Amino acid sequence: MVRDVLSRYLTHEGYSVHLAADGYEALQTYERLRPDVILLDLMMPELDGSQLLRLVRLQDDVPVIILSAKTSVADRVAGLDIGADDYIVKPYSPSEVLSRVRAVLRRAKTTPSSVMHFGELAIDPDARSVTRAGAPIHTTRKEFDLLLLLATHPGQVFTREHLLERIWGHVWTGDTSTVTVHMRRLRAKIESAPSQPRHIVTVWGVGYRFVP
Amino acid sequence: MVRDVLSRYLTHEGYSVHLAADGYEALQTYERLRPDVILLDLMMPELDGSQLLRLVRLQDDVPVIILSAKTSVADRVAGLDIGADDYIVKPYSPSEVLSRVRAVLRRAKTTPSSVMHFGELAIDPDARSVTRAGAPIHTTRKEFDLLLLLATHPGQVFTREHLLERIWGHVWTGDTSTVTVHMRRLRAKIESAPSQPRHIVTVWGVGYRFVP
DNA sequence: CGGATCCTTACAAAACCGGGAAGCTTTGCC
DNA sequence: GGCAAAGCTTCCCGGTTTTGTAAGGATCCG
Repeated sequence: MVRDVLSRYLTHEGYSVHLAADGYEALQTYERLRPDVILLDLMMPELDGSQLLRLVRLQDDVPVIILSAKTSVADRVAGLDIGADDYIVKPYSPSEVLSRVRAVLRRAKTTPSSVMHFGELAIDPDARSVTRAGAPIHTTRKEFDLLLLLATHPGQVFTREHLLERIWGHVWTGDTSTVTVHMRRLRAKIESAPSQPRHIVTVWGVGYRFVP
Repeated sequence: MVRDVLSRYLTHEGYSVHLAADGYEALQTYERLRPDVILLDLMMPELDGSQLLRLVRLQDDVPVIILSAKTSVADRVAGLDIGADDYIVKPYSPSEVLSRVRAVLRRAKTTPSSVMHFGELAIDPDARSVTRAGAPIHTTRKEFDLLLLLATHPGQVFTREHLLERIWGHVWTGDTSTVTVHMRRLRAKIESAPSQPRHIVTVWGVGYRFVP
């Protein structure tokens, strides 16, 4: 099917794509995932595309691009006027769809997020959230502070004493093994093979280093 | 000429239209008037449309719609990728152009007076009112200020100290538990299950975060 | 091989949050 | 102004999560 081709194309470009078989499924998927953009085929079973768009617009301002076989000017006007951001007529090329997706995302983007990506690891300093391969990872405060400090200085080696000073503060009197334990816990969460860490690497006799 | 027809059509719809004969004139007109939207014919004397677009993008994020006789996918992709918001192929109908103008304006418009929707929760910053599933919810001043601050920065974590500073002001000397209690009251009002909050989420050891 | 360094585990202490409730301050109304 | 209601702040307590510590085992490097 056409949509499978398009799905693979977008996936290959780094987008995370979710398909819905009909309008109800689309609405559920939308409410669950809150996607950054919606590609909407007007011809859907169960719940019509324009109805879905109206429902979506009740809650959100997410960019919507209509894909339609109806080429008439009246149809295009109607589609844009019920709140779509763009209207692409079939048959369309994947590369054009991609371009238009980029265009609406560029326009919709209000707050440039400062999310950092390291392979399948993603760190959001504002939300203090971490994901691996898209799956959220819970981190405690100290764990996140450590990870953020390391990740914002990739490659740089931090001694345990230095980390204690930066994360715990100057007045700390405790043991450096505290850092060791926290690093272990962090590795257990973000590394796929904690005993052979890919990101949080031990520098023997010195401390730790983050490898992007 | 086609553009005169279009100009009259848009003028008739209430838009204020300014024409430019070539790229240099277009740039001058743009810098003088700072229009809300630019309709750009790629085929222009003196200064090419894509060059003009690049110059414009250097200073502004104004919506740009390309009008072009080039119908190929490659041309469209190129146009969108250099920063246009839409690409309309000649021959176009005035009504479709109008619709697309409306669409990009709708998207570009920053609506400070618009109601925010999060599922069945709606927040009106101007009226300082909140509704859940259509039913009005009374909030006190501090409660509303907190909710609005959180809701306007969805996903971002705020510490209690940060909230005290933003809502209560710098001169505050009191206890952070004040924030805790206000959050509790807010949850009791806007969450359907306050003990398992959907919107106002606690980030352990840090503070609170609003989940749309 | 041996000492230094690091990892792992388990457990106790500390910090934290939510709920309840009481005291204080501001607001609105007569 | 005086009063009552509403709003705000502080405090305490129980349950939960996070953090620190110590000890034994594994690993590295000279």
